[in-house]
Amino acid sequence: MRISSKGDYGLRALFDLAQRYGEGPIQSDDIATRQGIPVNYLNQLLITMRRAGLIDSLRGPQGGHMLARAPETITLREVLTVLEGPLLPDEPGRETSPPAIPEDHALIDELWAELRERIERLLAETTLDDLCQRKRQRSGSVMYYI
Amino acid sequence: MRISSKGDYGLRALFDLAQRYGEGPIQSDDIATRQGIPVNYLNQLLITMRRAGLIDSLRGPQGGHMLARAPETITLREVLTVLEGPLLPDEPGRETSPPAIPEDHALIDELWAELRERIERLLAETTLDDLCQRKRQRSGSVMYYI
DNA sequence: CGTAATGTAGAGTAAACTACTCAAGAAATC
DNA sequence: GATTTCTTGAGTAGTTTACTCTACATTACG
Repeated sequence: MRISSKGDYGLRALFDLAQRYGEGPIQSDDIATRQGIPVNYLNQLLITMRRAGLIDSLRGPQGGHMLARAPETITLREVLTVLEGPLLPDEPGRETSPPAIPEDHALIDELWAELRERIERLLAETTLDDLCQRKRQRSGSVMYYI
Repeated sequence: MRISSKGDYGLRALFDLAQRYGEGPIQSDDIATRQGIPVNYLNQLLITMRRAGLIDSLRGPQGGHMLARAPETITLREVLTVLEGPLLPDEPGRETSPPAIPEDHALIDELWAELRERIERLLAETTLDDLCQRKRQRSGSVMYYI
């Protein structure tokens, strides 16, 4: 139960794109340099995110990547689900030995389902735009002291 | 970001022990059979949980395992932390290429930390005793219809 | 039209982790 | 001292992680 580099790097890349939303395509090289991500690996993640409909990509000179939707419509939940998969595989399928007390089995299964829903609801509360606002607020309060 | 068999099996085993809290040592064979867990694997997990102070174990005939503390003092947070490790390694240490925009890096780092705390708080809300009560309520409401 | 700049697709890989099994040993009870 | 139970550590096949690399497709520009 941990966030892997996919979720970490992927979110950092989307955050980079969110800050430049509306400025046209951003190249993966630039994202990689700014955010400190291995560019080859990032390219893979970008493809995954494009296929999932999070970003649009354009080839050729002046090509690059951009958010497919406005930053306030992209939640952490969607990002992490795309990159990390669900908290538990939908139907676990751990059927090695038969469960002798099916009611206990069902109760724990339901607990996992409930937990997944609660965590996903929590993740859905934060959007890419929230992250941008946080950064703005932060740099803003620093400004006062310069 | 998923619950592995360690967390799943481990919780099922502890739930089994919680339902028999105060009845003395319970053998791993019995737990394994009741909950449908491969016994060799379960033995490993039980050792991990004993070393973490979740259970006490006794060898010899009539030996077995028992919760080290009352079920209402053992939370999902503790169980999953012991068995699955933290949501993110404490200091990620992904320092492959240097982060060109350190403020972005810090912001995402803090987001992960905040998220971890929020999820752990959520997990801390449920104890083993809560699971036992749920089961009791459930079988109770079934009783009315028999 | 050609060439350079970009993303795309898929293969490859070392290391770690998962989900187990197994055998030898230690401790407690009878 | 035999048996029951947990303990320790090794082993292993398969999957995932965290990448790299090569070849290819597409587009823009001159």
